[in-house]
Amino acid sequence: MDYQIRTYSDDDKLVATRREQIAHGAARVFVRKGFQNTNVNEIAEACSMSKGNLYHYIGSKEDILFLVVEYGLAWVDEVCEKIIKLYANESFKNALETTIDMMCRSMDEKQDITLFCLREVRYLDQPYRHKVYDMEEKLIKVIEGLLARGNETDEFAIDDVSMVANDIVVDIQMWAFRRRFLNKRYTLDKYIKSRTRLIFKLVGAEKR
Amino acid sequence: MDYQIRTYSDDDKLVATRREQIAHGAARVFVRKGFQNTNVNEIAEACSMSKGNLYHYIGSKEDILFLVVEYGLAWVDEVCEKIIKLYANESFKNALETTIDMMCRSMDEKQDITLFCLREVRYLDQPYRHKVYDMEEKLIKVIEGLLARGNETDEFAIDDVSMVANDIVVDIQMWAFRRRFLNKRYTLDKYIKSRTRLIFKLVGAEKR
Amino acid sequence: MDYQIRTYSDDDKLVATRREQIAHGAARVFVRKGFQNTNVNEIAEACSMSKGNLYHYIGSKEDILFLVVEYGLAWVDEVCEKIIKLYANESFKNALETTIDMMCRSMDEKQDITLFCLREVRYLDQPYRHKVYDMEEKLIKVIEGLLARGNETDEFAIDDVSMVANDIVVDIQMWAFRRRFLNKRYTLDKYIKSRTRLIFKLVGAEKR
Amino acid sequence: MDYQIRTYSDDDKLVATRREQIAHGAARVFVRKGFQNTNVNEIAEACSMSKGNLYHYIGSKEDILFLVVEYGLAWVDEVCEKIIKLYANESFKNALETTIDMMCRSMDEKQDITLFCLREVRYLDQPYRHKVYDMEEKLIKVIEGLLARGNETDEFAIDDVSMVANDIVVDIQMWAFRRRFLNKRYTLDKYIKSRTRLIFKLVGAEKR
DNA sequence: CATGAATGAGGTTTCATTCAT
DNA sequence: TATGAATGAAACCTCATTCAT
Repeated sequence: MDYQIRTYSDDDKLVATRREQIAHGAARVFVRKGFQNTNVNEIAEACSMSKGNLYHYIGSKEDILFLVVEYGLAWVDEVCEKIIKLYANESFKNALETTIDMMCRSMDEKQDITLFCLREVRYLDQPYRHKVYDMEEKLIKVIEGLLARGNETDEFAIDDVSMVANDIVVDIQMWAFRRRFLNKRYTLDKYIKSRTRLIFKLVGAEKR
Repeated sequence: MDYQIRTYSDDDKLVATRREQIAHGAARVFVRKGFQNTNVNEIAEACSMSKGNLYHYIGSKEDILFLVVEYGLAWVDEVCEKIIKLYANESFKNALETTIDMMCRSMDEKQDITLFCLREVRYLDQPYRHKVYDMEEKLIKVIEGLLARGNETDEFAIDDVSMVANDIVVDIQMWAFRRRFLNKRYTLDKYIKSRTRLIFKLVGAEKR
Repeated sequence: MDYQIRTYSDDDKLVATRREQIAHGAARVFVRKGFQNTNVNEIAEACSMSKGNLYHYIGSKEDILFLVVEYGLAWVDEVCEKIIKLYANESFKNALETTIDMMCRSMDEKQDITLFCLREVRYLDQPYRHKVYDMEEKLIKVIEGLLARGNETDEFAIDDVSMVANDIVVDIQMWAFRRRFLNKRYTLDKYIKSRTRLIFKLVGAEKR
Repeated sequence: MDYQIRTYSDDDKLVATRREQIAHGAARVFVRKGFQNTNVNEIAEACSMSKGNLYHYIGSKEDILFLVVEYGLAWVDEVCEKIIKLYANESFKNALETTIDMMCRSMDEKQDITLFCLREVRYLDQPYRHKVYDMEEKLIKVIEGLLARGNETDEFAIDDVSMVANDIVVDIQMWAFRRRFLNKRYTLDKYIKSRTRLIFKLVGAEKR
């Protein structure tokens, strides 16, 4: 389940701190130059660490990519938790609206690293790669859950729940991977409003 | 306009042939292993060419990436031409339906190389990169043209033409970049049917 | 005469204790993995000491090798003392017989570390290297002494005393460096008996 | 049986030439500095080759050690062949005398590399290591053959044939590993004469 | 035109040693 | 005194590119 990364330190707290430092520093360079175009010297510098010390907390350059991906996609997990809490307490319509809003804003904030992860995951080793895929899957599942329950209470009227869930996820990712196009036409707020209206059409719950 | 690639040959015909050979061969390996993980030996082998000869027709490994991307996305250009011809002769509704069908099928056929291009373009040099962006832009433009004219004849009733054009392009790309998800639920034919219905809703031209 | 090893401690007793600890711990790993294949982390662990503390009592990794060699060959010195005492009190024949027995048994006990020392001494620094050579020389000298006196009393009848002394030493070392061969054919006891008979022939003092 | 070493060349002849060049060049440095103390730059220089080209013909530094050992001990094989031919044509006494002479002279010529091989073999990888052990074993076997046949014809009178074979091999190796001692007392010729006399005693064939 | 041997800069990783705590 | 985190030089190895044949 957990992908053990080699370390020479026994101090778990320190290892955690340093790995976070590495993930954050490395993410900055990776986003700019890509994983393969960044050499370990540059990573070390971006982490304000010496090359040697870097290797006290990781086993290989590949491990750094994994750390970056793990930290870089952690927000998806957090957002999933929030969504689940959300639709325990509110109408599904409201929950869906808040979900879209929340995810678009998170994606906006994390667009660089998220794009990076989606691009580079293809070249990660098997176990690492699947951890990322699992995370994507989870997001779909959570949204499916929301839609399915809304369907049951007749708030929504959806034929193909999982396809609509997929569409929603794609709409959110789109804000990142089509940003060259979208930024010319939309502010984040306007994009959210527009997509919300569209998605409400898809779930058969015309807004207003 | 054109990004000159170094060659030691004067025979333009030969240069063209060899470059096509290179683009096709390299594409096969790149798709499998990624650009950076493939070394020039492997490229040469995949092109059934010697390493030395390879360098008669290109100036650097980077050039090969550019060739691959150029050939790999050529189908988009071809499809654009076809679309333009299409809506000269038919109702815009029919043109749109055929367009969606045609693009999805082309995308299905070329999904590997297209995904590769979209992923790796980020790491191409400026001039190369923009050539790819132009191609994407062109596709949007052509669809915008179709939608705008349909709007004028009241076949369509679209608020934000360029956003819908973007949505259509994303729907088509989605068949490639979400295939792990979609292949579990749809055949290509069913996907086309489903998306066509959705897009016709978006353009305000309910099908049937 | 003495090869000063750097220390940060003033407590001579402590320094001596720690260095013995180091020599014993390091010897165990060196014998198994070789000097160069063992890193300072592993040495420290084998010594039940921290890396930092290790460097309180030695100046470099090389120094550890010297300590190991020094302690590892100390038995030769001890055996030399015993031999000298021996032939003060007994007939030279008896002394020789006991000498052979004693040395073979010591060598058997210390074969790993002794082999290691003989192998690696080649790569010690000049002064260290010669300290080891002196020790080998000393052993020969002591045996030469025994043989020469036996010659004088006509217990032995040897042409070339120092060559026979050399042969004896080689016979004893042979138990270690040819053990893959010898262990298949001989127990230690049988080896001693066989070699004793041979050596007595060499010294012209047929046994029995 | 054969330990395949990676190469990027298909030209078997060239590979063989270059590997010989490598073995010879590397042997010179290894003998002086030891395997581990020699870096690949120094090896490349000693081989009059660039580092990169070196790696066209070998897969790792370890492979170079193997090549050196293989070439460095080849003389043993050659000598074995000669011995076998020898005792097909001559009296076993003469054959033994020539054998001792020949082996001592070869050992004298190859003492550096042979010592190196015997020292470093301990740290070779399993399969490489055993190839060297096999070679040692072979030498013993060949001498055993000679002694055993001599025993049958009553030219020799040996109790323990394989032990005497071992003694002979050790006597020959001794010229190399005890040379610091022996060179002070013997020329090669005198050493051969002296050892021959001793060995003839051991085989019960008193000379002259 | 075609080949592949040769180059060497630069990549990742290790490790002896120092030093603040 | 004892610790182990930090350093950076140097190790091995790869690979894009050139060039003699």
